Amino acid sequence: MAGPNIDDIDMQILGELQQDGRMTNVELARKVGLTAPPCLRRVRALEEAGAIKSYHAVVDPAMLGYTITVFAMVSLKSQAEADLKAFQDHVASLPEVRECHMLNGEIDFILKVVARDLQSFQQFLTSKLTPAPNVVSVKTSLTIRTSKNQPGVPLPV
Amino acid sequence: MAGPNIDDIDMQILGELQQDGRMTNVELARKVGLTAPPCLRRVRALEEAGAIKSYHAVVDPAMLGYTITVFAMVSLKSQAEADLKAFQDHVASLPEVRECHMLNGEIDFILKVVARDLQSFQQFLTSKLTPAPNVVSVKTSLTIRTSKNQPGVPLPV
DNA sequence: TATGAAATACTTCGCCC
DNA sequence: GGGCGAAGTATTTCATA
Repeated sequence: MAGPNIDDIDMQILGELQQDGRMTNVELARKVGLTAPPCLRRVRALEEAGAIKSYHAVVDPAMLGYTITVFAMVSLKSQAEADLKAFQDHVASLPEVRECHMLNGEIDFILKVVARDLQSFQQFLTSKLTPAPNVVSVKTSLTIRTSKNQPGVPLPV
Repeated sequence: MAGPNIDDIDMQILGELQQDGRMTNVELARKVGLTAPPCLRRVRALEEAGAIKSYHAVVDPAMLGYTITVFAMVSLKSQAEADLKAFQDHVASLPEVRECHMLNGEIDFILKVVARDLQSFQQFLTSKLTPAPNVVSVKTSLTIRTSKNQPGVPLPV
């Protein structure tokens, strides 16, 4: 599934931008051994193709007033595709849910939920998540501390 | 814990950069109602203070040849602070581990692990993670698909 | 600490190889 | 596809209030 038209230079570009999303195009070009124009063309093509999905600053959640990060393990009554899809669509509309991963095994989904405080989290849990259609059980674990949080994939570096 | 010197404009800056990490400084300045120079000074100050930790492009893992994302639930023998710290330091050195969160309850840590394929994941599991000091149990769940994956915190939008 | 202008650097286009 | 040069912007510093 590594796109057919992705070559070594594209891979380097993806790796560099994953590591530093604000790198200037000229610096990126220098690192991958191109001049600026073709480098920029490749970046645009990678964005078009969906290889680069977005760019984000990683912000300390506490600085924005969010103190609670919770992992929620959700099991559904039915694992029919339409029901799985319905659940995914539901949580996609909930801003507190930052990630939703469908898993194998007993747990159907793991969600990463971010909330301002315990009270707002509990309100989210009881009014938004647990009463969702098809939900059988929701087990939550509070994050005490996060010691590593790197987006993306391991780099060959 | 929202830093003492963070005002409303800083909050807006954090929100905008979280949403679009490649926004130009002039556009950011326009959105928050400043001119470019003071806006840039604020961004630099936020970076210095650690409110903005880093910038990243979100890359499709499959495009870089990584097809496996696994959540690993790890329990330790001892929860003494020194032992917790030792485990954290160990996984911090493993590039396959992208996230490490310490949880409350029976599970001590949840890790997000990214690997190229099942074989390299199993090698990682048996040679790097399970034999780590103090580890009692490691339960892993393969990600079938990820339907939502947004970094950061919910935005007031 | 914000502003406005000026110097520097980056982005991006057209064209050629 | 990549490279060169030029035009249009953006970034960044400095003087000023």
